[in-house]
Amino acid sequence: MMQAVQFTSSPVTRFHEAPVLPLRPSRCSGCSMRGLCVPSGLDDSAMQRLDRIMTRRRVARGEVLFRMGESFTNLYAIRLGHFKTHQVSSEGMEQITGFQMAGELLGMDGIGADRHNCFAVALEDSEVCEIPFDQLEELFAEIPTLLRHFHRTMSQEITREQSNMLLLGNMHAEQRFASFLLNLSALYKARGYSSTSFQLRMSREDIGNYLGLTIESVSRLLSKFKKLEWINVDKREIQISDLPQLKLVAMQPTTSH
Amino acid sequence: MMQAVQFTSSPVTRFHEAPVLPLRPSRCSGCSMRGLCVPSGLDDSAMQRLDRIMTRRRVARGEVLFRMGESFTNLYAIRLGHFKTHQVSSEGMEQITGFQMAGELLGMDGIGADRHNCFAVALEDSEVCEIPFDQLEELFAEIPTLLRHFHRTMSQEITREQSNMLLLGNMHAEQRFASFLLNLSALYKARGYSSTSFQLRMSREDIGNYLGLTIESVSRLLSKFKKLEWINVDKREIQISDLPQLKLVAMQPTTSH
DNA sequence: CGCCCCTTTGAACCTGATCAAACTGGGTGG
DNA sequence: CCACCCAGTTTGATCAGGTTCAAAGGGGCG
Repeated sequence: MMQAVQFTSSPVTRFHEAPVLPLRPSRCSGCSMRGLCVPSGLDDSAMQRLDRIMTRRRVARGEVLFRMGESFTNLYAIRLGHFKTHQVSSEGMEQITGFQMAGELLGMDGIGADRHNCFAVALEDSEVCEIPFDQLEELFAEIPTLLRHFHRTMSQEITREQSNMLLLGNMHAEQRFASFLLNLSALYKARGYSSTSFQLRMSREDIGNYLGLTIESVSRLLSKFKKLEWINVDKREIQISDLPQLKLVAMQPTTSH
Repeated sequence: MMQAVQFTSSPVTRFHEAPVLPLRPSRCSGCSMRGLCVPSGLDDSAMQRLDRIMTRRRVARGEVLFRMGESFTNLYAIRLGHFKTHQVSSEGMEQITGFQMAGELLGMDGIGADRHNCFAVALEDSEVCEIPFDQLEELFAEIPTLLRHFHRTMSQEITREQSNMLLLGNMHAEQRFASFLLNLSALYKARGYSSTSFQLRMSREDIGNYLGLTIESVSRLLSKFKKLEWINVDKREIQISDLPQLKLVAMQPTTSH
């Protein structure tokens, strides 16, 4: 019931317990998320060169990793923990553009204008590898597979956002929420965690904002899905009890626009 | 009143008038959109190498440039004309993820999975430069500025889509539509066309789908904006008469979720 | 214990969807 | 040349999903 939950609370990684050690260098070779941020077939020498340019860094819950408007210098690979990214429009409208977990790359939106285009905030105590982008570019010339992998990653980011547009533009509240849960489920599964039992790292408000719904709607959906016994929720703890049913709901074609 | 409209109907480019000539090679040097798909400071030799791998290709109105699911081999730079890209979910929900015009790059979504992830359809008779991606990758190694530019382009694509998420997740119909018009306005301005008078290349249905609205809502908004004398519309011809007012409407903070 | 934040639940309201019908302009065939 | 058709669009009337406003219910922490 709790297997996927311990993510941040294993003794080694709790911030107030961890001894303050020099964290540099990062050592991809020892990272469980290697293979996600870095191509899988990377040889030792390449891995070492990569290690050399990265700095490991802790980010406390609620801390801002980078801000919209800030000049862009680094990419960040999440080693541990969860983040959210959000945009703020000139008039203060806010939109969460994504939730990211270990193995994902943050900051790619900043390349286009040498300036970050969103905020990245840690949803829990986390660890990232800070990668100076100019140094990464030099490595690209030396390690073609690394470049390839980077292109794939950026492209996947585009694809992911396009899917979100579909979700926001076409789906009803129920479908959006079911999709959201299924999405999380798949991500945890891909990382070796339970696909049916995990913790929501984000508040109801974050979920609502992300899905284009109010916090009240999210709450009602949680209650409804629970009453129908598709899921079980307690605070941020969630179990999916009827995955096939959720899939049905998510796919349910709208009478549509 | 018609300055921006002639886009496709100059004698040289009308399909049924143009003599069937060998179109290869593309010759970036003679392309007015050079500087958008390609970095501005590119020397002649680099430009030639680029020319050598590209094929110019015509795409008739309504023709599909690539399909979702199709294997990915080429990127496409739009030389002339307009396109739309759309996703179709497994259950047939459709979402237009973008409209693209001359100087923009199509197909970047395909890199991540070696498979196109959306459809690209010409909104009018158009011309593209077909760029085999594997050959482009080889050029990246030789022309670092080209690689840089490519990264910027992908990043901007990410940024654009994040903005669309904000639009779909946070804005009301009026704001969405005003933003849409302002967006087009800026794009035409950046290309040297009138920012206040242009042609909508897409149907009302396309606009509605893109903005997450029904066709009826789009039509009502057009009528409303016209009555308020913010714009003037006739069929697909549109003039913006009160740009500042549109900006106000687009920025109007919602009481918000 | 009591405060505060987050969440849940209820009731009324409103924006935009849905359903329906009329209108437009362009193309076709008689 | 006109009647007709058809797709795209506009406009009107009704409906409903999700928001808004309001209040109550936890749960964690000082």
